[in-house]
Amino acid sequence: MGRLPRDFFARDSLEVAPELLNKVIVFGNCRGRLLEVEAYKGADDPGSHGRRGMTPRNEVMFGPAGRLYVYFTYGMHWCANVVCGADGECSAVLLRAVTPLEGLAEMRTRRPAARRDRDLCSGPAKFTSAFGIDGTHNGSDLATADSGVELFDDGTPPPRDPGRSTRIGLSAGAELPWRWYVRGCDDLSRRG
DNA sequence: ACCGGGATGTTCT
DNA sequence: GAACATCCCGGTG
Repeated sequence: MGRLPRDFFARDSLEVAPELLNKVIVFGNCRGRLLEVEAYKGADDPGSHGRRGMTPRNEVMFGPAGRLYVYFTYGMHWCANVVCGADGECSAVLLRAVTPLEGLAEMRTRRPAARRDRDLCSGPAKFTSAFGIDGTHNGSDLATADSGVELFDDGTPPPRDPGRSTRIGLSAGAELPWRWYVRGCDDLSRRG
């Protein structure tokens, strides 16, 4: 129970990812439960931003665990990762979908295109947009909540038998089964 | 339901 | 200059 400590994140991203399912993310008035995640690594992961080593964009991925790596993509979208592993190692988990719990009215004003509540956070860039998370949060620390973004364990355990699949939207590294999700939810980024 | 294309601009080759 | 860890809209069946 309570805010997730740094030690929770300071492990292999393949280990952390499925345990993030059902954890609660909070920012401002918005609160939601993590439903879908993907693990990324470094040089050994052809689908990772870190595959060719450190650059100005991805340097947070190489830093201490528990920080947020937020990047801009397709000219208009932000995506958020939780940094994992040891300091100096490239490792992170992409937060791909959330079930909205609180702050839905605020989410709707930020995401007028969402027709139904389950469309508010059913994708990595939908979720950041709904919560108001963007590049100003890159590098912020979840363990101290220095930017206001926090991850909580509210006592709901991760699924005993989570759904698992290949990662979404990649050209290289698409064959690795590093995506996990809560089965049976209708607000995943895709049908589970 | 499923598919195709356009939006939009940063990052790295 | 190409690629991009995406989303939305409008077509068709």
